[in-house]
Amino acid sequence: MSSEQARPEDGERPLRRDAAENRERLLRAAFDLFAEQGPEVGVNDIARRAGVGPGTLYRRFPTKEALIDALYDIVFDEILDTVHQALDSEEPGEALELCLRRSGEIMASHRGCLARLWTAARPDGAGDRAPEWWAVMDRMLERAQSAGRVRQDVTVQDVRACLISVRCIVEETVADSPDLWRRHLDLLLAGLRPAAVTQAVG
Amino acid sequence: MSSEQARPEDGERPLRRDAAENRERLLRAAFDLFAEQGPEVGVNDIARRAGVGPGTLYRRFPTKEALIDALYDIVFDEILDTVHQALDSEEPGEALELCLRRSGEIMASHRGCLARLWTAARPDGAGDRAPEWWAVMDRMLERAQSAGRVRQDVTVQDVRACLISVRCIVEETVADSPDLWRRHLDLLLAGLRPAAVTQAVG
Amino acid sequence: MSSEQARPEDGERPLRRDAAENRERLLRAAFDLFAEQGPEVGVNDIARRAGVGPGTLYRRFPTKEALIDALYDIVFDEILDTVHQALDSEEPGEALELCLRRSGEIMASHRGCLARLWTAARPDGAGDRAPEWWAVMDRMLERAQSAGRVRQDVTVQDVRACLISVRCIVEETVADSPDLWRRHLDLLLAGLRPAAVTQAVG
Amino acid sequence: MSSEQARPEDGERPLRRDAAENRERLLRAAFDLFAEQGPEVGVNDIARRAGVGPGTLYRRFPTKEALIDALYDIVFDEILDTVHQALDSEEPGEALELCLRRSGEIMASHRGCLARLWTAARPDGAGDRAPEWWAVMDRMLERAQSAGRVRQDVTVQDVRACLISVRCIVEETVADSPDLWRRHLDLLLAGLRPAAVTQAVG
DNA sequence: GATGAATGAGACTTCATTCAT
DNA sequence: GATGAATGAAGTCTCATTCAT
Repeated sequence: MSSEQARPEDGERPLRRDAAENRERLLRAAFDLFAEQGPEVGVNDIARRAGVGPGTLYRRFPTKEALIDALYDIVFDEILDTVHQALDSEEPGEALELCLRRSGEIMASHRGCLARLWTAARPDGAGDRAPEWWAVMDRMLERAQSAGRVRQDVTVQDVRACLISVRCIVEETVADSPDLWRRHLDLLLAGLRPAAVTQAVG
Repeated sequence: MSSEQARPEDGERPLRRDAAENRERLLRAAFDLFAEQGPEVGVNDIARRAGVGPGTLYRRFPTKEALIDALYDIVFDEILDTVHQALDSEEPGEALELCLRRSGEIMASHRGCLARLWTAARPDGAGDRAPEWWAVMDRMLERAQSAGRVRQDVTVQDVRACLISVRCIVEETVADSPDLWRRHLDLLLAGLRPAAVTQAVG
Repeated sequence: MSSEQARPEDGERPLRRDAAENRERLLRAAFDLFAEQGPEVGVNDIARRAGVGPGTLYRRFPTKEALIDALYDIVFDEILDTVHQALDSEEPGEALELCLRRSGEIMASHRGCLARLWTAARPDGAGDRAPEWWAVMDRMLERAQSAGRVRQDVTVQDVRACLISVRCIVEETVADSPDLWRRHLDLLLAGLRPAAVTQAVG
Repeated sequence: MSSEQARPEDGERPLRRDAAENRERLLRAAFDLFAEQGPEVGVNDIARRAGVGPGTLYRRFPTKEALIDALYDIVFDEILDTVHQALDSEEPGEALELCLRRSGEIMASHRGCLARLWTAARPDGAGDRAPEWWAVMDRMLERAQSAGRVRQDVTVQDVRACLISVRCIVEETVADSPDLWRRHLDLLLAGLRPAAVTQAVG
């Protein structure tokens, strides 16, 4: 989350320190409340939890929509960072699995704010860095297939579907069965592997 | 949907013909609008689309909640019927796969009304027939495992997670990529099979 | 209440027996529900309690208003009968007090349906027999004054105010303190008497 | 009414000036409309009359109920102030009568908003200051009895009943016969006095 | 720049009354 | 004549957003 204010959008002057703090507090409050109460939280609640007035929220985010987008961007950035790290890891065969597992972990830590990740409304992923995500995943999938760890017919679309799947299982079950999504991801990974490869689930 | 008025709840007299028609129209309108505009549609819009006044909607469904529940019950009933048929089919090894595929088809035909199927809020499935669903799925899974078509470590919880997964992929993608959910289900089914079994995907 | 259908309004043919029964049942249901739940009861509830459909209610009473009016007329008729009896009683000095007490008793047995008795909206009493009531009360007051049981400066308006008072105390308190209105009426009666007359309260 | 914003509840910061003005306007509008149209007035009408949106009303009063309560509290506070003043007056024998008369005046100036004063639903009087009212009235009654101005058998319950009575007569008659309630209160006061005391009515 | 009061469209729901069956 | 389904205006209340302080 702290990476946010470090990357001021081009052409905009960086925020004054107190303004940046308010932005930070609002985002944190939004994360917390969405996780606690689901997606129906009102902007006033978020502002109150952040300790600011609703007017301040609207100075930082022109719209409730925009605030939520910022949330998703944060999650997506985290995931993207992880993906890059996985790509740089030394074992190309493992990178894809590792990356999916870590993406799951990140999503699990942001329950309630995931509904827009890889959504129909944003078919390409999320936010501005989506093309980047597709490129890296493409590369990673190719390597995994070269290493014989993933079936040849699997496409990046399939991988994306797997992440939608994980996102959804997380949202629905992480509160009551914190591990169910991991089990489900294992299943998905098993489905991605060539039949000959030994499968270890759970 | 037509099975609805054919199964009058015990102890309740069947609806008058005009009333039954209105009920039907309301449900259809709700299905359509939820699919078109998501779960935020207002009751007045639904009533207008059905060609009745809001009061009529409330005579039939005491609450917006109740209307939505009726929607889910319809979908769930359809699925349950399908599951029973699959169980009665002659090839026990195929029944589970068949049943998942058909459940997917049903869900795909009701986009926008699925959000509560197999949800955390209804951990046992949906509606009153949920225990029935668990029982049948249990039986079906057992048979598939006996026939060597599904790994021994798979549980009904895993099967349920697969359906949550399909539900979610349908909701997110069926409008733009009508076949993606089938492809994803193939992946899931592959993941359920023992490694030795030949996998045919797509 | 049974006196109601015995007095068909001029020019209207008497009701068929089942229609009359329905009318009776509706009035009784209305009495009961108003007493139980206050003046907010809906017409559908009344119809249901009476065992008829709302359409039937509206065939009998053109308006909710009209139904309530009928209720008041019944109570007022009862009171008027009592007043006549009191006037015919042998002790003219006692008649007024007796009549007020009995009116109170009748009101107490119809809690919840009294709000329109002697109301601003019906300044002359209630219903069509109001002039009759004023006439009788006038006569009774005169006698009581002649007998020296009531102060000379008391007017029928004062007597009416006393009844409004009793009505109100009944409505507010009869459920919790069934005797409070009697006590209050005693007070009022004491106030009506010439100072010299011995007062026995409670 | 002007005493309202002068007594900010403990722990709550005082309202901003504009907010306080709106609150005042809302209360005044509510008083007026209730007096004009009875207790069925809608909140939107009140808001419109006050010149604000319905949302503003709900920011100040979380519920229609709460708004009405505020109205009653204002009237009750006025009455209570008066009662205290009467108690402090130099002639203990007169205090009770004075207090009842002044309470009547206050009620007469708030027609339409009295239905809940000394109601069954609030058996102890009204609002939070009810115990205070009972205590003061107790004291006042005792003094009046010691001074021989009120009969020994009169209780505070009787006094409360007298006020219910006055409230009711005010509500029913003040619009058409602005003085009738005074006359009725005289009657009640006469009823409270020992028989020996000279009674001057009207 | 921050605050929080105000806004007002629109949400869900009720209920006296009408009318097709 | 009876029924109860349908009506739809109106009610209470919410909440994303704007604006005076």
